[in-house]
Order: sequence, then structure tokens, then C-alpha cells
Amino acid sequence: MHSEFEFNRTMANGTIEQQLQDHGIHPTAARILVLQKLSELTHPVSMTELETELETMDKSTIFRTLNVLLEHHAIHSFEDGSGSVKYEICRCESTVCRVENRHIHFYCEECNRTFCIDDVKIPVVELPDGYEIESINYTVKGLCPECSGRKA
Amino acid sequence: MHSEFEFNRTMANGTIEQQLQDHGIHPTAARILVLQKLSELTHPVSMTELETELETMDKSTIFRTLNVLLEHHAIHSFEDGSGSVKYEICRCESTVCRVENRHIHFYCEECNRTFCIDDVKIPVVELPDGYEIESINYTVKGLCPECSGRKA
DNA sequence: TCCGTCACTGCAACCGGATTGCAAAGTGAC
DNA sequence: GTCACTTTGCAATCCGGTTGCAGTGACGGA
Repeated sequence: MHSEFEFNRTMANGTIEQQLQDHGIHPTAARILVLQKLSELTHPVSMTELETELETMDKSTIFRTLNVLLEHHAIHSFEDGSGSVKYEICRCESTVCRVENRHIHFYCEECNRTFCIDDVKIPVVELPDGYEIESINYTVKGLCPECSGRKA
Repeated sequence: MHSEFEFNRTMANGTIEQQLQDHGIHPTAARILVLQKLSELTHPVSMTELETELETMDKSTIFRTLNVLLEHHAIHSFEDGSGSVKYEICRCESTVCRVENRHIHFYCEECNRTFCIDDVKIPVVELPDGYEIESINYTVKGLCPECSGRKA
């Protein structure tokens, strides 16, 4: 275990550890650090970006950690069209996050950044009989305000 | 084209070659074959699946062909969460396909198939000022009728 | 008709994100 | 402490996507 991991548990952000336990996840150092980082960030990140942020942690550990967090619905993942999957913390109050509470995302084709449009929730459609909805990905592609302004 | 009557798309319809020309694409053998195949298929396919279908064609040719078709809006692409991009022919009447005319997709996490829900159009949301919409990906994940029935 | 140019295609190599096998390190129960 | 199980790091691998390059073909002009 590297130095970054050797933090004082009592000093650690208790709520992160609590969040993990609330989702039924055994709180290990790696899981706390990953969830901590995701809770700090205001935009969705790829595994590669997390690798950069958490320099001492191996990418396979990050990969498996993200999967554990996903399985227990502590985080969400989605594809924005950039080619790599993006992850973001689930900010739902309850441990189960309902589809209609999730917000949409915007991917800027110019600057390649992904934005959370927190104010806009995913419109939920009615599907033909038999389809069971687990999740919905609503991602808009285009130009972000910064880039559309620069082009105008 | 001698009379304005022949500009009527529904009448000019017919050949794949015509479709290519309508989109301003020089109709080569590869392009005809790819578009032909996409028009036959009733579900979106990945590049790899196309590679299997069109055994004699090199994947780089398929790749570049798909890009040409995409640029000229003869086909659409989207990510369903399977990890690979899916392609489908654009069945719009006009050469420009408006966002609100596009249908949603369903990805079954059990059988890994992707379905077009032709009857359900993408709900278009209002974005904050400055965002310019180019396209929208609305993909639902869950269980398809076949798989949800089998599980029930 | 021949020639030059440019678009198109196939092959092979490459890239990068995602994933896995395995061994070492850590953790909890006893 | 010991044992069983979980977690982590390292290295290798997989695979979809992408590119460089050379060969082929289509087309227009001399």
C-alpha cells in the first residue's frame, strides 16, 4: 500500500465511508479514494482521467473498484460518444436512484468535454409491452456555450 | 432528371445507387454494398458485424465507408452501451434528418441485442442558453420482451 | 489512345481503452 | 498467531477503432 493510502481513518471524510456502507460496500482504501474523488469532481470522468487523478492507484484496481461501485449503484456510468465510458457519483438521497431523477448530459464535439445538465431530467418514454427499463442514457451532442460562442 | 416530377424522392426511390447520389456520395462498389446491407438489416449493427456480413471487404474499407456515409447523413450511428458503435440506415424522406424525427433504441443487457423502437421518437429537451444541439442519443437499457418473459 | 492525377481499396501495423490471470499483500474470524 | 477470503498491483492480453502506405482503378486532358 502506498503513501497516499496511509491516511488516518478517523480524519477521513466520514460521509464517504458511510455512503459506501449505505450501499452495502465494504469500505476499502481504494474505494474510499475513488468515491472521494468522484464526489469532488463536478463533471463526469473517464477511467483514464481517474488514473491521472489517483496517480498511485493501478488502473486495474480503479477498473474493479468502479465496477463494485456500479454494481451497488453508488455511481453511474454512461457513454457520451467520446469513445470512453464516463463515471459520476450518484447524488440521489436514497440508495436506489430512479430513472426519472437522472439528469441529461451534453458532449461538446469541439472541446470534447462532457457536461452535466443537472437542471434537465431525462424524459422517460413509454415503451411497447414487455420491455423492462433498467436505465436510460440521454446524451446530447453539439457545441457547448463556450465553443458555440467562439464560432459565432 | 428532366422533369421536376422525377425529383420526387418517393418515386425516384429505388436503387441504393440513387440514394448515394442523393446524398452527394460517389457510388463505389464498397459504398453500394455497405448501404445495401444496412438497408436489408432491420436492426443496428456494429462494424464487426458488418465485417462478418461482408466477408470479402476489408475492415478499414468498411470503416472509411461508414464514415463517408455518416458525413453525408446517409446513415446514423450511436452507442448503445455494448462497447461498440452501432450503425443504421437513415430512413428519412429528406436528405436532412431532424433530431426530433429519430427514434429511440433499446439495448438488452441479457441477450446483448439492440432494438430500434421505431414508434417512439426521441423527446427533445430544452437546454440552457448557449448549447447547440447537433444530435441526441436516447438509449434505454434493460430487458427485451423475450428475455424479461424468460426471467419472469 | 496514352498519360497523369486523384479517389478508392486492401493489407498490416498500431493505438488506446477495457479486461483478465496471477501472485502478493491485506483483512477479519477464530 | 493461523487460516480463509478479499483486495490490490503488475503484466499481459483482448479488441474495436484508426492510420500509413502501396497497389488499383476511374476519369479527364493532351
